[in-house]
Amino acid sequence: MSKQKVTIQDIARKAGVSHSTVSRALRDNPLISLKMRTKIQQLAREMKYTPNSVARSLQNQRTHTIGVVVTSIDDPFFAEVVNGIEEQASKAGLSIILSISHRDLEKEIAAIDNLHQRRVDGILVADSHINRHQTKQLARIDVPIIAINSQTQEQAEIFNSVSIDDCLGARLAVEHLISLGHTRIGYLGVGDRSKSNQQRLAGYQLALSVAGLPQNSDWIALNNCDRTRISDVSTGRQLLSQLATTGVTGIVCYNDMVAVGALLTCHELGISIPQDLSLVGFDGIALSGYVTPPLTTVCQPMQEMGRLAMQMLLDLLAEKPVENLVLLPYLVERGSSAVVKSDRFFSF
Amino acid sequence: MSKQKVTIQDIARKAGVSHSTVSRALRDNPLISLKMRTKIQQLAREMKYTPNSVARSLQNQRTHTIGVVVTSIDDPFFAEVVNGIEEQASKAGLSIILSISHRDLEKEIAAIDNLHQRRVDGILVADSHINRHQTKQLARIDVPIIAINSQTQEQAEIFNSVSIDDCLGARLAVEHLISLGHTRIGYLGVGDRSKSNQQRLAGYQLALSVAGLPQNSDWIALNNCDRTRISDVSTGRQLLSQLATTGVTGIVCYNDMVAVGALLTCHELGISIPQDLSLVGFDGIALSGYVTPPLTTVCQPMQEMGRLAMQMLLDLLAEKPVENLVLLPYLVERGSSAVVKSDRFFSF
DNA sequence: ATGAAAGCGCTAACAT
DNA sequence: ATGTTAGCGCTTTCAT
Repeated sequence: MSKQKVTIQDIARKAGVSHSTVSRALRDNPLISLKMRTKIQQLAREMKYTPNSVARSLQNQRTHTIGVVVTSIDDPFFAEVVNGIEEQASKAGLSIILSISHRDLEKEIAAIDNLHQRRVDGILVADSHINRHQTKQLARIDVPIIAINSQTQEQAEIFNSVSIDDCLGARLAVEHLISLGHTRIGYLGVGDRSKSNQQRLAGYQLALSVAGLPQNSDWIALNNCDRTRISDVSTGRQLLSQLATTGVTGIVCYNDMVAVGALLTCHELGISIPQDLSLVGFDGIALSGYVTPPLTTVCQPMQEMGRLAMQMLLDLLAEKPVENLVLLPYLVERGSSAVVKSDRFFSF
Repeated sequence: MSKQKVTIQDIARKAGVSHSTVSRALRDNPLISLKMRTKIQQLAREMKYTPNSVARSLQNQRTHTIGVVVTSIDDPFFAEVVNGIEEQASKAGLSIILSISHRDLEKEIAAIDNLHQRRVDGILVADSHINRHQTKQLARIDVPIIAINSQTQEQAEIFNSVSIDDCLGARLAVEHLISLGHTRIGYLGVGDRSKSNQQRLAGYQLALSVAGLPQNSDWIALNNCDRTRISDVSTGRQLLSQLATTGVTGIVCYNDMVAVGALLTCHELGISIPQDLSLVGFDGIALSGYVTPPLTTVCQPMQEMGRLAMQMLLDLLAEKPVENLVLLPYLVERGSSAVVKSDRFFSF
């Protein structure tokens, strides 16, 4: 009922002073006598004054707000990243505007534009699909933008970035399987994750080359179409059957979701993991530890990536120099991978 | 470099008109001649003008922003809810400020206060722990607040709400087990989820009473302390062992995370699910379908709850009348529950 | 130590 | 059809 409308003007009137005195008093400006300050602060409380940060932002040219754009929030990976971002942001007194792009370049750009209009102090974009073509369009944005795991090869040079070494990650996965004696190793990827999939695929191939192991295009399965990462599980399900008949004894999966899908199909097909087939995931989401058997996987420090990206943004805002970051993934060995057994496929 | 500073004033000067003409032209006000309008819009594009929505908000007294407070974002349940909220919000052209309370009442209140200062148009709070004591404090907030699954018994009457019928959900779970022949049924809950846990516990007890089945305080295990929902899995792990020795043949779990924890411990203890023990979860998060065996669980329409809450907020903003919603959960039968076997525990 | 006045970028009522 | 003028609520010179 009581339309909250109390402004510093109202307080000023009541206190018999000018609104600028109130403004100062409320922010404890020592120019105002202590007596006056406490009186006004008291009054403000009584009148249930709530500062209007919109007005404050307009004046100060700072919103204390940052924009975060992710492709989807009901994906544990991004949830963790956002978690890390929020942790650092709230410490610094910044609020977060969350936008979801659904892996759609247009929506991503629209979201960034919206954030720009809202005059956020900075922007964090995960899995960005922005490339050179849009660079110009975005060049006019004068707030810092940081890309987390950018999915474009031609990284827009206007961005700073935090990313994972995907190639290394895939190598770790392959080398792990090799160390277990596997020689016929497959890769199960997703087509729409431009850069990270390519890099992981490259890492997979590199590791095989280095080890002098055979490669076979039949051992690589990729889906091409859809955009929803949640469907990664079904992607894994579908693609596994293709690989299952090729005689591979170990499979590196694009990520944990895909690996889980593969795992589920194996259960259905009666393929025992890890006895018949070793599976390695990527990301290290919580889920990877809950399936049976728990997934051996290449972990990304998800929260840490969020924290670091946010910290980089804070540094940028403080006009400190920053350096782009490439983080290192690490392998966690669990139950889905094991020493290759005397090979049923070698017998023919 | 080019400090983005273009304002309607700048455009006005260049176009040789007044800034109000520009303001009108940019919003396609028919009062301005078509010729002038297109000329100005053209100019605006050339000058790379971006409207300042902070200024606009101050003038219009509307930020087109809503606040969303959740206890944690790396919890699939809230991720889904937020997903639903975002879907509706973005359709309506509203942006979302996301705050995380970490299940801490003080942080929750601080978050709401912050949102209030930012003059969001409305607030959505999930798992709110606010009670009568804070009601007064919040009464001065003149924007609509909607609680999703409020965790307080004395629902602050200043809120509207969307919630699930927890009691019914638990009854569905118990009745399912009863229909499978179970007579010794336990409950595995969490102490810090005030209302929902109590209601589910009540539903559990009610169902048993109605069926005339025995109840036993040893068949109920609750943790008391911690706040992090992520630890629900470890809660489930710990508590299961307590129940495992009591001779229950079926267990209703507070939620899927707890159920997964229980499941994992069963694996370790050599208790076969569902042969030795039936397990029923609650929530219906994606994970529940990925474990082995997949969980029978009571589903909440998570996204839908987000969508409906957001829609309710939109209605409120449009000054339409709204009614609080109590949604109905539904059972999904999967592999973790089965007909009770001729009971190993009856033999003594 | 306090007040007056200008202005942040925009919209809108009131001229003309 | 366009310009003038007043704010929205606040911060900040510049006076006093």
